[in-house]
Amino acid sequence: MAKDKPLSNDSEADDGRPVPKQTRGPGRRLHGAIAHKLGMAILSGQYAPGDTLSGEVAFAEELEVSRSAYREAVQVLTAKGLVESRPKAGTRVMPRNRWNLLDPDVLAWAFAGEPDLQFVRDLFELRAIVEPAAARLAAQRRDREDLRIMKEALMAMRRHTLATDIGRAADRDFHSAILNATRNDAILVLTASIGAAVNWTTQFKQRSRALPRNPIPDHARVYEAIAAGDPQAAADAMGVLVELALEDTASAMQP
Amino acid sequence: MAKDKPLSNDSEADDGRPVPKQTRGPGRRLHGAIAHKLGMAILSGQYAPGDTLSGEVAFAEELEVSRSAYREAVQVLTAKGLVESRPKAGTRVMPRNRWNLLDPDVLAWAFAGEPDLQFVRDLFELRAIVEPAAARLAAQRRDREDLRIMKEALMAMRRHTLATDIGRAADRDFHSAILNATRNDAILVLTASIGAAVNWTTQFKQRSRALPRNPIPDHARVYEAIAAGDPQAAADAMGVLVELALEDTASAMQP
DNA sequence: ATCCGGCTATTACTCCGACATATTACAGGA
DNA sequence: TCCTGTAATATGTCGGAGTAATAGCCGGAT
Repeated sequence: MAKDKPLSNDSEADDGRPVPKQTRGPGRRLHGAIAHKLGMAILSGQYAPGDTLSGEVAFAEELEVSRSAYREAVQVLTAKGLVESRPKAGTRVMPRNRWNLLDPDVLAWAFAGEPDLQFVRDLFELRAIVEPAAARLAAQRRDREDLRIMKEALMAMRRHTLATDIGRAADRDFHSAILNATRNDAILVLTASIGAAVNWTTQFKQRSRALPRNPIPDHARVYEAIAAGDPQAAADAMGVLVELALEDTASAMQP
Repeated sequence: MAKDKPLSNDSEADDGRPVPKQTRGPGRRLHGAIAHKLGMAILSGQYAPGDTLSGEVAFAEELEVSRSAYREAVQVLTAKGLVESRPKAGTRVMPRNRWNLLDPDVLAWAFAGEPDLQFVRDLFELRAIVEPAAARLAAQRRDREDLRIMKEALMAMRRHTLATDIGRAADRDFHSAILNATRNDAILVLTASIGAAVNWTTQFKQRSRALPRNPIPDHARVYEAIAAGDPQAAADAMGVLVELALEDTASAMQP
């Protein structure tokens, strides 16, 4: 395993003077950075399910961090179902079906490297199931405020394209607003997951296609149906939207 | 806040001799127990979103545990989106829409106390969306092994009733087998969530109804449709199953 | 030869106390 | 009133010491 830049805070220069600080991304704490690093390593397959990580002391030393920081990172991974630690046995990578793949962080780690084609397809299949149903509920339950937020997101998408961060954020806001309008907490949780999927795949599409299809009409149709309070039309429109998005993404991933 | 039994390991008797060990559930580590305790406190509304927990030192002292153990517990809660810690600001409970409500642990904490009626309804609404679609996919993609597992779970449900732990486990296995047969990792993740919902609500129903409806016919219909490879019939049958389960649960929760 | 039960070495788990860092909140000045 | 510098404070990180649990080995019984 290549030992790239150490994550440590208090590493010293050759002359012994303490180096002020190591760059590790703003606002992110050390144990968070370790969790990030380990999470990506696991999601990318660098550690396979069943593998045993080297012991706490060894690993912490290799990363040049304290055992406390390393342990806190492992607790995070444990909480997300990626690993399990037991005395004498060590810390082992859990089987894939125990992973919390819909956790926002895990999702981010999964898309940090080269995204797995099959997993992207799985996510779209889930979207194709959940989002039309959500649109149906939203058409029944939305209030004026929901519609306002959707309209605003839609206009923001028009102004900025999906090539910009702002545009992608608006896209996510639009879908998020729909899920929010379902008034269902269990569905709302999927916002982060679906939003991440939307975001990453959109970004990926953008990378490999010169002239992406204009997404506004599809979104507008969904909005109109929800605003009109027509559940069936909303579900249908959203179904079309996801289907088209899947086609675009699929064609972008195998050039 | 009532200070019940301390979680500490190394508390001493009055004469100073160390007490061998404190009961805190088998196989569960100290920080896990703290996370459990805090998680239930948050999910039960004892701490509201926006509330600030007392400082690490104070809280750790109150629980009679070391700061390390307390911190590791907080990292777990942070990983599940329940809280966020910042220097100087303290550890605050996050708004509800950031909570990972589908996380198995969070779900368990949510159902540890009195389950929130609205949340149960939300979960069933999600089931009503996901499970029929999953049954449809399963009917298309299941192989012989999937069917074998489903059949076995079905027979186990017949032998033991839903009043027994074994029976409930078989129920969960049945639904889990269907999700597994979709060959979709993103859907499979919902196994834990849906399984938990199924389990807790079933248990709850059992508590308050003398003569619950026989669930076998519904499940059998779903199995037959999947075995026959009929997607539409499978989706329909599953839709009926969830609908009936919802009715039973609803009537059980408001006597 | 196989299975069961106790032993031991290894590993994670917990505790402690000190120091570093970040950020809020306040005070002072423009 | 607003901005800027500063100090207080809670989290973050560190290193080390000691405890507890268990996986895997070994010996004995079947």
